[in-house]
Amino acid sequence: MKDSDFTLVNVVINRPLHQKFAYKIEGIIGPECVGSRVEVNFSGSNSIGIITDINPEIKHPLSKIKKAKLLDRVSFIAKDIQKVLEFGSAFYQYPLGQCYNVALPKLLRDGKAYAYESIPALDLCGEPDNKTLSKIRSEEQLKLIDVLKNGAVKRKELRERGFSSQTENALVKKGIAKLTELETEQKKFTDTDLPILKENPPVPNIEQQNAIISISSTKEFGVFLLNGITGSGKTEVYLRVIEEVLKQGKAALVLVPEIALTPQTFNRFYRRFNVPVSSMHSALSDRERLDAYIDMASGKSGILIGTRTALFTPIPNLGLIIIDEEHDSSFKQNDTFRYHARSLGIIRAKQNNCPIVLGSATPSLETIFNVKKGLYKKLDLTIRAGGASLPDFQVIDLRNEPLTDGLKTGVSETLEKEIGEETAKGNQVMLFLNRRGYAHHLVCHNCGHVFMCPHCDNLLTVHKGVSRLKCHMCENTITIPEVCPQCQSDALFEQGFGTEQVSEYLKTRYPDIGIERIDRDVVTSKAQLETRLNRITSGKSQIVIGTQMLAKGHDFPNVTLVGILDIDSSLFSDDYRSLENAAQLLTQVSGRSGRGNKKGRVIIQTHHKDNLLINQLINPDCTYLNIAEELLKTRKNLMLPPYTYQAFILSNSSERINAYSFLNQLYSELSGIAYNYSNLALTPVMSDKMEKQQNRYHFHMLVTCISRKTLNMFLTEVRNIVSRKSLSQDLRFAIEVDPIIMC
DNA sequence: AGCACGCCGACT
DNA sequence: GTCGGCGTGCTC
Repeated sequence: MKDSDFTLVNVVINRPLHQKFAYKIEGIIGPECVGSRVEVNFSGSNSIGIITDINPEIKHPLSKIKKAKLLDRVSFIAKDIQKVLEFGSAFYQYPLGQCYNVALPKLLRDGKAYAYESIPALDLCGEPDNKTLSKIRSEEQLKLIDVLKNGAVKRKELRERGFSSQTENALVKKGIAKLTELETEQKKFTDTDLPILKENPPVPNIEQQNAIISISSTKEFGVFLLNGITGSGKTEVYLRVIEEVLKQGKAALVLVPEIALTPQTFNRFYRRFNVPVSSMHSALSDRERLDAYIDMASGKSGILIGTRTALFTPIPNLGLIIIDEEHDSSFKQNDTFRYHARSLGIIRAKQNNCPIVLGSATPSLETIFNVKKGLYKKLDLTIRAGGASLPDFQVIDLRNEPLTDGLKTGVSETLEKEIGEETAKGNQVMLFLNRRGYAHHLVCHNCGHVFMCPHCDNLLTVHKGVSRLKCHMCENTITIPEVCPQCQSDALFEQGFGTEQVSEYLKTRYPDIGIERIDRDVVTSKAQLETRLNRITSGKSQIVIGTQMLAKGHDFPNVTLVGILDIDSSLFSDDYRSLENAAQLLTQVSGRSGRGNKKGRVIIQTHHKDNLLINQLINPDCTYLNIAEELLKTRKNLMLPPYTYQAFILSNSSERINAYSFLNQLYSELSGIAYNYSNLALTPVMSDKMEKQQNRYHFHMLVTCISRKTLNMFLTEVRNIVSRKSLSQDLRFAIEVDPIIMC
C-alpha cells in the first residue's frame, strides 16, 4: 500500500507518559476521528489509545511508525470533553492518556464496542406461506408465528408471555423463524410529542423566582452560587432552570455528592419530567454505566444525575451544569487523576458556553472568595419552606455537668433530660457524632498498651456489633483480645465513644423508644438507608444517632431537637480546613431541626464554651457566611488558600527509607531551582500525618505559590525532573494540585 | 506502566 | 555452557 492510503495520527495511551505517539491508520480519516479509540502495539504489548491529532507534524522517522487499528469510525468523546481532559491533564499534572482512562466507562476503556448490549430476540424468516403453515400441528407454534408477524420480539418477553423455548426452537428448526438481536430503542428526547413536564410544579417564592430568572436568562457561560439555607428549596430552582433548558432542546448535567444519590433525589427529577433521566454512580454495573453513557451521548436522555465521574459523560447540546452541595469533598478525587469536579465542571461549562450553578447552604471558602472577586454571581434563598424559622442554638457547658455514665458515653445529664422531654411530646431527636464504632480505641488499664493497626499508624476502633477491632484507615480487623499482649492483664479499657456506644447507651435509658443508627457500619447499601430513613419518617423511631450521613438533605419534619455530641475534637485540629468543615457540618445538621410549623432547637455540648466558632454558631445574628468571612481573614493572614495555591509532591514505598530518600534527593534538587520562581515556597520533606498506611510509608513536600501559573510551571519542571529518573517499581510518586485533605 | 535488553550468579 | 535474577532505559 502507498503512504497516501494511510492517515497519520497522534495517540495518547494509558501509561504514565506525558507524550503523544504517532501511528498510521489505514485509509483516509478526518477530524471526526479525534477522540476515537485505536488499538496499538506499544512497546511490545497491545494497548488502547485515543486519537488526539489527525495529520500531525512528525519528528519521528516515518519508517518507524507502526500501524494502529481504528476502533471507532466516529469519536463519541465530544470536543468539550477532549478540552476538559487536556486542561485537567495540564492543570493536575496527570498524563492525558491516563485522564482519558479515568473518564471512560470500563467497558469502553477495555475496547468493547460503543453500543448497547444487543438483546436476543426471535424474528420470522419472511412471511410464511400457507403450505408451510398447514403443516404445523402445534397450536403454540401457530400462536407464536402470529405474534412474530408484527415484528421481532425479545426472547425474554416471549417467555413472559408463556411461550416455551421448545416452541421457539421448533420454528427455528423448520426455518420459519430465526434468532436475531434487537437494538435498544434509539430515540432522542427532543423527538417526542410528550410535554416536557409530567406534573405541575409548585409556585416558586419570590427568591426562587429571582434565581430562576437570573440563571435562565443567561444564554452564555456564567457561574452562579445558589446560596440557599437548608429547606429553602434549592432543588425546586434546579428543576425549573432545567425545565427552561429542556424547552430549548438542550440537556442538563447534575452532579451530586457520593452519598446523596438516593432514590428520592432521582425520583424528584423522574416525577417532574417526561424527558428520560439517566444516572451515573458507583453502584452501577459496568454495563449499566455504558448504557447510561450511550443514553446521554446519543441524546436519548435529557438529564444526567451523577457523582463526580459523570462530569466526563458526553452530552450533545449541553445547556446547563449543576453542582449540588458544591462544598462537598467527594467532588475531589484523591487518587490517580486527582481532579476536582467543580473546577473541571466550570471548564466544561465554558466550553459549552452555558451557565453552571453551584448550590450549597454552606459554600466552600474558595467559592465565597470567587463571589467576592466578582467571578461568580451569588443568588440567595433565605426563606424556608412553610415559613419555618431557623432553630435556636444553645450550649451545654460540659465542665458544669456531673461526670455520669452518660457523659462518658457522650450524653450529658442535661442533654439526656432534653431528649426525654422532647420524645415525650412525640417529637423526634437527632444526635450527631462524627465517629463510628463503639469506642475510639482500646487501652490496657494496667500497662498503657494501646492497640494499633499492624499495617497503619492508626489506633484500632472497637466495634462491638461484629466483636472486632477495626482500622478505619485500611478496614482490616482483628478479634477483640481478651488480655493485653504485653502484660497479660485483662483490664482493657475502652477509650472514647462512637455512634454504636451512644446508641447502646440510649437503648438502656429509653427502652421503649425506637432508636435508629445511621453510619457506614450499619448502612451498607442504598436499600438499607432507605428502610432506616423510612422508619424515621414514619415516626417509628424517635431518636436518630448518626455520622456525616445524617447531614445530607434528608427531610425529617418532626425533628425538633438536634444534639451535637462532640464538636471539641474538630476545634483544635492542625488541618486549617477543619474549622470550615465543622462550620459546614454543623450548619447542615442544624438545618435538620425544625421544619414545617415546628420550631427547632440545636444543643451543642462542649468543654470550650468560650471558643470563637462556638460563640459564632450560637449567635442568632451570625450566619454561616459571617463565619466564612472570619475564616477567610485568617486564611489571608496565614497566606493559605484561596489566597495562595498549593500542591503536594507525594511519594510512598513499602521501604521507609526509599520513600524518604527519593523525596529528599528531589528536595535538594528543587530547592536549587525554586528560587527561579517568584513567590513560591517549598517545604522540606515531611512524613504524612499517618506515615504508615497499609504497610506503605508516605512522605510529602508542600508547594505554596501566589500565582497559579507559576505553581503550574514549577510543577511541570518537577514532573520532568522526576520522569528523567528511573524509579524503583516499589516507589510511587504523585503530584496533587489543590489538595483538600492535609497530609 | 510494561517490556526488552543486558550483564552477572547458580544450576544442568 | 545457559537459565533467569532484576537494574536500566525506551516506547511512535
